[in-house]
Amino acid sequence: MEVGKTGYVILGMLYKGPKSGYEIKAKADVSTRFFWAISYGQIYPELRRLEQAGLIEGEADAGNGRQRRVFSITASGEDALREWLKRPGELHSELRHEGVLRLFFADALDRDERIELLNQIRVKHTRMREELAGIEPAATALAEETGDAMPLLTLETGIAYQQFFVDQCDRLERRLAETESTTGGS
Amino acid sequence: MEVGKTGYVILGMLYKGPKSGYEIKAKADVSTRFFWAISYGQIYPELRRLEQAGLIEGEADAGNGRQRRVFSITASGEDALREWLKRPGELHSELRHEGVLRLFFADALDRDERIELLNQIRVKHTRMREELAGIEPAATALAEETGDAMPLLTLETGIAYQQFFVDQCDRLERRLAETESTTGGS
DNA sequence: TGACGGACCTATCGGTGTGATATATCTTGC
DNA sequence: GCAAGATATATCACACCGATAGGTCCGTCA
Repeated sequence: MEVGKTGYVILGMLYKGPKSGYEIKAKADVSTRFFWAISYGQIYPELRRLEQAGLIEGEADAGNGRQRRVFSITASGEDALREWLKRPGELHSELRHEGVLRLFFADALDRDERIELLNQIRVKHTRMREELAGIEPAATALAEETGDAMPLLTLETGIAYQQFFVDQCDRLERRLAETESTTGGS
Repeated sequence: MEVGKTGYVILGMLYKGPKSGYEIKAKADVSTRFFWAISYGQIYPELRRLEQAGLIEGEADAGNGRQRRVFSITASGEDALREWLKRPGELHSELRHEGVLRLFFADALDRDERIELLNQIRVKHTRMREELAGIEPAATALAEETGDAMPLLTLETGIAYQQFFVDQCDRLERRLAETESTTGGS
C-alpha cells in the first residue's frame, strides 16, 4: 500500500491534531496551498486509503449532531510521516507559470505590449505577496502558541518567493529598455 | 472551439517555424519545460484540434521518406497567439514543491534532520541552476541568430529562480541556527 | 552485406489531480 | 421562523503525465 504525496500532506496535518476532511482542506488552503495544493477529489479517497493502511483512524463525531468523521494519526502514521520527511533522493518540484510562458513567446509582440505583460506579471505577484503577508500575523501567533517554527518560516519563504518575481519583473523591464534603445531606435 | 494553454505553447513553437509533433516536444523539453511542461499525450490530440480549428496546417512530409507530419501556423493561428499573449486578466501560476512541503512539516524532525533536508533542497536547486546554465551558450547563439531576445531572458529568469532557492536555503539555515541556539539549549 | 543501435516519429493508455458542483445539515442573525 | 452562510461528504468531467508501444530510417562496424 503506497502513500502518495497528498497522503503525506494529510498525515502532516493530522500530526498537529485530529481533523475532518473539510478541516484538512481548509487548513491546506491557507498554508500548503501556495506550494502544494490539494482538492477534495484527492482528500476523501486518500483518507480511506490511509485508514485502510492503519496510518490514521476515523471516528464518527456525533458530539455536536452534525454528521462528520474526525481522523487522528496513529503511531505507524507518525512513523510513515517521519520516514517520508527524512527520505533521501529526488525532491519533486515543478512550476507552471503562464506569465513566464507568455514572456518566452513575447517576441511576437511589440515593445509596449511586452512592457504591459511584464506589468501584469508584477501586479499578480505583488497581490500574492500581500495576500501572504496578511496571513503572517496569524502564523506568528500560532508559532508562539505551538512552538512550531517551520510553518512560519515556509510562509516567509513564500513571501520572498513572490518578491523574487516582482524584482525579476523590474530587472527584465530595465533589460528590455536597454536593448530596445540600442537596437530598436526608429 | 477553445484552445487550451498547451495549444498556445504549440502555436508559439510553430510561430518560429514549421515543426512535427516530435520536434515540438524536443524544443519544449529544453526551453518551456522549466515553467510549463508538455507531454505527447497532450501534443497529438491538441495538434488535431488546432488543425480542425484552422489555426495550424499539417502537411505530410514525404521529402526524406520517413513518415511525418509537419505543421505550420496559419494567419488566424498567429492572430490567436497574439490575442492570448495580450489577453488581460488572471495569469495562471502554480508551484508544486516537495522540498518546501517537507519543510512545512519539519517540526516533526529534530535539528540535524532539518538541516539535512535543507541541504537536500539546496543541492537540487544548485543542480538545476547548473543544468540551465549549460543551455545558456546555445540560447545566446540562437538569440543573435534570430534576433529574438525573450527566450534568452526567460532562461536567465530560470537561472535566477533556481538561485533564489539556493539563497533561501542559506537564509533558512542561518535562521534555524539562531533560533535553536537560544531556545534549544539542553 | 547485413545486423544493430540510436535517432526520429506518431500514438495511446492507466493513473492521478483539478475545479466545479450536488446534496445535506447545522448555526447565526434578524 | 427563515434566509444566508458555514460545515461536511462526495462525485464527475476534464486535463495532464509518464511510460511505452510500434514503427521507420540512418550510420557504422564486423
